Amino acid sequence: MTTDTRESLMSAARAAVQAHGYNALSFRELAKEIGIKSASVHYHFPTKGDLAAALASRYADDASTFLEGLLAAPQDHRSLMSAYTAVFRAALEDDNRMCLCGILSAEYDDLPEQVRVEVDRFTATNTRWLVRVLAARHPKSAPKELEGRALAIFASIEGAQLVARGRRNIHSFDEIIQAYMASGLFD
Amino acid sequence: MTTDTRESLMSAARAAVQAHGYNALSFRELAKEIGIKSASVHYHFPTKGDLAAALASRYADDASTFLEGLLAAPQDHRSLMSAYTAVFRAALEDDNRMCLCGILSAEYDDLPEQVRVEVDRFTATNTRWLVRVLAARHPKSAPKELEGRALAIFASIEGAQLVARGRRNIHSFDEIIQAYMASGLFD
DNA sequence: ACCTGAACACCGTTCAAGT
DNA sequence: ACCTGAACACCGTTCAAGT
Repeated sequence: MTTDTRESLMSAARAAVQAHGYNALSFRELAKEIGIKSASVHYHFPTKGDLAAALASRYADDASTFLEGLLAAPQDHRSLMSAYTAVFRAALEDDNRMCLCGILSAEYDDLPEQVRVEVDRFTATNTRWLVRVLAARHPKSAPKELEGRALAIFASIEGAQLVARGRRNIHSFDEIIQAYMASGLFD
Repeated sequence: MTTDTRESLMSAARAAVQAHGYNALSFRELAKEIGIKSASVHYHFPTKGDLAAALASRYADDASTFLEGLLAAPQDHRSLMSAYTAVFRAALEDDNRMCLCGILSAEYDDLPEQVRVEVDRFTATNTRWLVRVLAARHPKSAPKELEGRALAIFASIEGAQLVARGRRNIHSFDEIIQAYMASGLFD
């Protein structure tokens, strides 16, 4: 028993949502992909909202773990920010996929409350991490200012990914990130 | 005959897509809203892709007209950029809606080719305009550099809208734009 | 504990038929 | 020129029934 049905479902669903979003996620296609019937999916995840919430929750957890790891290995600011943006780049490299949180934000109006909460948590995880990174460089800056800057950096990278995806051109992502760095937005 | 069925359809569809996206757009709901049967919608727009393409095409045209108008009345750079970001802010004010192009970019994988082309055209319209605005301030800069900066500004504002929508908090949008301006990204 | 078939109200699309 | 009902293959969800 190397593969667990629930895990297979989550894995397939995560790939599907990052590519097509919440609305386009189909229990029937999902079931076909892993070889069960669509009614069986509901045994593991009663509703589509439950599945998406589980996906987003794990996604936020994974991000948290990854970001902690980044800080564990000390490096200069520019390398750190490059490692950070590389994660968003990797999603595009993976068949032009998006950050789960980004694509869910676009579909925000259609999300059950339980999913919205996890989207918020992902954003909070990212901005808190960025605040820590910025605070180390600007110890005299007001927390309010750092929070604004952190949210701006996060939003700018999400936007870079969104626009590059819409042009199905990963070079656009690199071009945009380079312009951000040149402007001093990440400093 | 003050209202035309085709126009009513486009108007209702545009509001729906900006709120819920392409996948969630329903011919049946649309038909109910304007008082015809869903089969009749196909008379005006054979497929959902045709409707979305018509929507996006007009959206790009409207943006072009608006941006030309902005340049017709000369004003300082900061006021110009404020007027530009105000359009994206207005979408959020309108029931937390998004830029049509932004939400369609998120659903890019599910879009028919005819819609993708219009998304590209909207992006091109915006970046070309931004290049003109930047070129007036930086006459010595290389076109390549200006294009990168223009695309970055556009992406950053789309990202600000996306993140603010995901937090259903328009104040976040203002906070992010302010941080962009403070960083010099818009200069 | 896990899966299934059948039913329900939805969806976009097609088409022959109406006016 | 514009609209419609009926059909088709889809969708998420529920539930009684199987093992």
